Amino acid sequence: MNEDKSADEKTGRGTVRTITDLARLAGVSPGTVSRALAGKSLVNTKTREKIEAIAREHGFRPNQMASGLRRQKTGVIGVVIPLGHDSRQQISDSFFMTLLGFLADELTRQGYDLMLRRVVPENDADWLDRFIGSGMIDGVIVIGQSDQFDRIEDVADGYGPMVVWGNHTEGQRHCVVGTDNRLGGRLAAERLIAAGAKRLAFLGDTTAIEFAARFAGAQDAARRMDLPPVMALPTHLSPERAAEEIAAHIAAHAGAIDGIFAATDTLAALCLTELHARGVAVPGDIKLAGFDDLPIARQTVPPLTTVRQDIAAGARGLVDLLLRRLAGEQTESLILPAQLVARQTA
Amino acid sequence: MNEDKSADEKTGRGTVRTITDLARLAGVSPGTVSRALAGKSLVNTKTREKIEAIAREHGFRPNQMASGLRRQKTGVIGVVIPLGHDSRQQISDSFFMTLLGFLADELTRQGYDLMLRRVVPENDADWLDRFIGSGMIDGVIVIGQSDQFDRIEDVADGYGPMVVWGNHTEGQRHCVVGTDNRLGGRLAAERLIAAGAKRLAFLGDTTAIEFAARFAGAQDAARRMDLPPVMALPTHLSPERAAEEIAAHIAAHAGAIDGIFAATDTLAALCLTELHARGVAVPGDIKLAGFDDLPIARQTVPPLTTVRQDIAAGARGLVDLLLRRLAGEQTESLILPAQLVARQTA
DNA sequence: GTGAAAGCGCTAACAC
DNA sequence: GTGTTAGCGCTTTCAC
Repeated sequence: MNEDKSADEKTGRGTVRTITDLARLAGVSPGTVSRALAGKSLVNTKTREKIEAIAREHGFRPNQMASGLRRQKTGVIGVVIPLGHDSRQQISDSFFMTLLGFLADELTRQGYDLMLRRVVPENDADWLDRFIGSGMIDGVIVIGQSDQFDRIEDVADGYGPMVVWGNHTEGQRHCVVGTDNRLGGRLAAERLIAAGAKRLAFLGDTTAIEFAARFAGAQDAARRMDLPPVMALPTHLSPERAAEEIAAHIAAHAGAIDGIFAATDTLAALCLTELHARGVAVPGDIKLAGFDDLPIARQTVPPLTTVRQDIAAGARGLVDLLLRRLAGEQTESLILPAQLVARQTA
Repeated sequence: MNEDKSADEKTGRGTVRTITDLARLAGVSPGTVSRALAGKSLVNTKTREKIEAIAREHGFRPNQMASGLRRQKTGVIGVVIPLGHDSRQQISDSFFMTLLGFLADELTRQGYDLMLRRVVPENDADWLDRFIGSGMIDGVIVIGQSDQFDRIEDVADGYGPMVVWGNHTEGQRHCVVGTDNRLGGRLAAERLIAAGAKRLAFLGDTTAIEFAARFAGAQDAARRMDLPPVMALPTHLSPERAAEEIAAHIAAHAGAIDGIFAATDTLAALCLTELHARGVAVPGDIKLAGFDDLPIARQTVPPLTTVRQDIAAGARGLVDLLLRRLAGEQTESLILPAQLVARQTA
């Protein structure tokens, strides 16, 4: 056993690979080992200690696949990021990535593992059912509705443990956590207007539902102030394409607008760079506001006025609601307030 | 069956949950269904088509836990991010997050799922063995060596399918993919020197092994040019703490240095903001270079001179090497070249 | 408090 | 080509 031991201690994976091996060494039955290690149900204290000692000594780790199969639960939560028409969109979208980081921490804290999947729904209509049906996950968190709102609604009817990050729409059936985008849009536009802007534009892809809500909020503000409608300047999210598109928009409309509300801070930063390059003063000639309050918002010159989403709170909300749904509860959606962060671009 | 069907088609999870259910409906044995769905070994074409039709109709998905348990492989690759003493470091480290995004895409392309874990080694000395021994993953990719170099070396001796993103050290035993940090550091310093800097400083935590190599590269350059040694200005990675620390460093040393090489673009951007706030001209008074070439490097004012890491190539390399190791091959480490991207801060 | 036995859903020999 | 059988490693009745 001593030779074994040295190997075991180094690698943590030795001759004691199964609960049965361990049972043999401890001179008990596999069932008892299972009970001892699970910590519940009554096991003689001495027996338990002996088993635990041997387990530790040999670096024994129970096989989670087997346990999962038997108990019909895996201890794994699926996190899926659907990539919409603009397939590469999220790859550099630090917002989603930051959310993912917080989610990982929060799930870990709750004792769950995280299985990550990025899917392109247009290549794979079955993306959500496939993930759910894989048997690998106890529940699923969808990051972003992309253009898959209806698909998600369908699934929500028959599958409980799912929570979605995204936009809330009156009467929807899936449980969502997200910022009040319409409110956020309104706050941004109001700030631009208060800073003196009268002809507003919205920079971003308004076919994305969250962005559409931000746009709508901005329209609300403009309407209320009797200003002309906000002009939509569509862009993709990937920095390379967006940079070009922004340049074109500015070239075409720079004279006609004096306030830009960008759908994300990333777009706002690109826009700022482009305006700077063309000698347009910000906030002198054009006021600018972003959305998200990512770290970059503090680092632009001048620093960016934006609308803050509380990403950590979002992650906590997603996990909390999911765990409650896993426990059988029905849960309402959670709408987080949007908060204006006034810096120097508006 | 029609009632079933409508329910099934909506949710994709109906009465046909197991291969045995499906076998009963198709009038064959479970074994045949397994073979038909696996696509290999000979199955009568008509039988196969029938089985496939029923499977599709009922939205059947094989249970991957069961399959994994039986085949002793899961189709899942573990990705683990060890968080060193500076626990929160990576949470906002867009470099690791970007790498993760590319990894997810690359693993998906290869038909693998990704299980993500962030661990705090100081709370959990057993982090790597536990993950490997869980039975949930076929192989593991470690993102960043943090302060766990020795732990990783130990594991590498007894466990094949592991590849690490990080720094390469002469004679190490674990397979690593990473940028040539020392070369990168040298390139950055040479650029600062060519731009006229003579008294260099390195901004970042030199106890992190990758950063230490960048620092060493900078020292090489300074020594070769007969300049005084590069001054180390330690910082944490989290933006909040780093911002303060940078401010303090600049207050203390602004007059004594004329070139700063920051360990990452994030730090460089913070540094630029701070220099700007204090009225120090860049590159006039102080030359500045970063590392990574993240999107933010193009967006600072003025845009940042930096050293590019090819993140996409890194992700491809990690996955490629891992799959080869999974196939039993021995593999060498992969060192990617560093490339200077000259912009306007040096 | 512990052992024996059945079985989670799937795959892979081995028969035929 | 297909059915039968024996597990993968674990948990959980059910006895005792």
